[in-house]
Amino acid sequence: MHKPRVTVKDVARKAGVSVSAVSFALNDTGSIGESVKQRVREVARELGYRPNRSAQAMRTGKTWTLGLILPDLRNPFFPELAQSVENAAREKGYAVFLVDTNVSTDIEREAIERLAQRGVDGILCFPTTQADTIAPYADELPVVVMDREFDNYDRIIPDHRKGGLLQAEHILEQGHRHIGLVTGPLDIDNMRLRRDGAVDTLTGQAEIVWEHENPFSANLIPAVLDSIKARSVTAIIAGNDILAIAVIQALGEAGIRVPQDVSVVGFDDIPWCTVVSPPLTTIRLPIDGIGVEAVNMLLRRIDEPDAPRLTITMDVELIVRKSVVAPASPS
Amino acid sequence: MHKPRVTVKDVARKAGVSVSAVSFALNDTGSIGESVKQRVREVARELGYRPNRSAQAMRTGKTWTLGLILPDLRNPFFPELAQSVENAAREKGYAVFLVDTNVSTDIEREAIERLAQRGVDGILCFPTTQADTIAPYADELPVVVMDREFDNYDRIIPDHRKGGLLQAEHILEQGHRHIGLVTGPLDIDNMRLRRDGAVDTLTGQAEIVWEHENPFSANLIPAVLDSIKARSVTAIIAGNDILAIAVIQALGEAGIRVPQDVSVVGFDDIPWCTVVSPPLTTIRLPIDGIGVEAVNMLLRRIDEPDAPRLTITMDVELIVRKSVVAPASPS
DNA sequence: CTAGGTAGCTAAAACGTTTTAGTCAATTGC
DNA sequence: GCAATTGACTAAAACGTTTTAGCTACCTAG
Repeated sequence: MHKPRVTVKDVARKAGVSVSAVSFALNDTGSIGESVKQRVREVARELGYRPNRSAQAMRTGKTWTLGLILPDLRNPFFPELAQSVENAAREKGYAVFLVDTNVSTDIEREAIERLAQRGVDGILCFPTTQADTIAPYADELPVVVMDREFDNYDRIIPDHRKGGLLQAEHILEQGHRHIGLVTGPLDIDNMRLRRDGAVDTLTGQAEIVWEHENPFSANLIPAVLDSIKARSVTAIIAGNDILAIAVIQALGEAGIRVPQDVSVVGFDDIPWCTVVSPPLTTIRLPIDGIGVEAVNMLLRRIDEPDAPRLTITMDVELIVRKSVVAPASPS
Repeated sequence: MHKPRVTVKDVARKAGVSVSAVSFALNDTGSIGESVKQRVREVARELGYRPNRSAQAMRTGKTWTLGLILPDLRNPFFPELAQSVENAAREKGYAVFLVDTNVSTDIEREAIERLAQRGVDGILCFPTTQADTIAPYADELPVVVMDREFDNYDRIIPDHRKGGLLQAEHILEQGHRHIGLVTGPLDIDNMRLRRDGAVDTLTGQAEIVWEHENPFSANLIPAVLDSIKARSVTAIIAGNDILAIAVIQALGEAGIRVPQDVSVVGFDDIPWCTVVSPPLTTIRLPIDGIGVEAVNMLLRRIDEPDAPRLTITMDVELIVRKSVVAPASPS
């Protein structure tokens, strides 16, 4: 195993020129005659020469490498994001280090340290919590933060507030007037914004009969289950799709039909939405677009380290499926 | 942005020793006095020294980097695999380049080329098709292949045949005698094995009323839909969970109830199984274990490039949920 | 008291590139 | 026909490590 690698020196020798000539020829830099350039390239191909990226990196300081830090790939929101980031990056010639922090801020912190050490050209981070683990490297490394209102970084953020508004608007349009709310943890920016968008829209138009804050796990807290069983609402707005699906399942177990007895609206449009029954009406985040945009932003900052900070807001849209209908008896 | 990085030279100067002494002290190699070692480490910490991995890589030839090549992260089978691989690798000090080939053999081929160029210490590949895209690097680079019967590599393969057997056995035990089969593309090893395991078990015990080969897409081909509507079977065995779920949905649309009218069994135990209704009875692959084992295998081969090839077979198990019951009228 | 060994350090080479400075010949301008 | 310019190339330095070879001072054995 492990034959000795072909180096630029081998190519130079075989082509009968200097190593610099080889470098010039292969990179189209310096000044080099057409005939020599062709010969060198020919020889390089013949020998199966592949430049050593570590050496290039050391000399130029550029690794053509990005870091992508995510909280949890098992959360169905993230695979598509990872995919679009990787594809976009690859098209531009970058390779992507993936880090799955297992929803641990400590691992996130350590991962950033390690990536910095490896000399990545930039980092894309979807932070686990509100903690700004990147701070120590803020002015050392180009960073794009996704879905968090952190200052000091370029950021790309879906319009959560508008999403909440769309949820509420749709529910109101269908004629619902008694509403329940299951939000995610409100100390996270995005959950707070979604909730506020919905509540502001609802205020004065309908009654929020109950509101509960549920952790991100798929299990509903007892308070939510109790409220569900009380049958005091005709529609439930959930902070994300996973909560919405848990709600649908809890309703089913309580013998309450969706959407005939109670409507449910989610948020995120994860793939599960179409496999659950009924298919979930929800708010779509342009995940793919987020990935691509995030890569674009990062590459721009890598090129122009001192450009002014940017914040991109991504639009969201209502996806109507089957989990929301008009209430049986307008109440 | 971009302050000049602290190098080993800076540490050496400040500690008043040579660069080699610093290297010895930091790596616990060479011969170095305790007092100097401590002082160097102290200074390094003070200065915030972080070794330049590119330089280390160039000198030592080791990058502490692995490549992970997957066909499609949107396939719910893969995120968990990626996660377990990344976590296992990180614990051993390796960073993971993720490549999502979008189910393209060409991209897979190119990705391997690129990873080799970057000097990864090894590659974990879940090939898109039966094509052995790794061949050009087989004796240049440690490789572990997942889920494919490729010679020339270490491989780790779930016991597909046994899974098929378990599917069939369970269906038979419940009393079904008229069975339909929806397989994946049979030119893929694993789909063929699953199918054969099921068919062999069924033979002589029940009648396979129909069998269709469906592409991997979520859409069922017309032949399957027709067979479903013909109502000639009491149980359907699917080549994977995605097909099984598509079948359940098609049955629903045809007004056929699951599991009362027709039982369905899947394969893979992807997360969707618990959100679909009814929850899917299926065969569980130890995905997490596959990831961890694959990393272990790869690291062992990196350490011992000339160890004999290994093939690990991972056991599978039947997960009973609600999509299979005894047929209404034993037929 | 000396030869041989060793612990603890340093100088310098090496890894594979890119890039700077320089050489040489041919071309141009006048 | 000669100086100045340019084009094509080479030699060598540099990037930040690790590692080899070597040096010095001290210790030990005889």
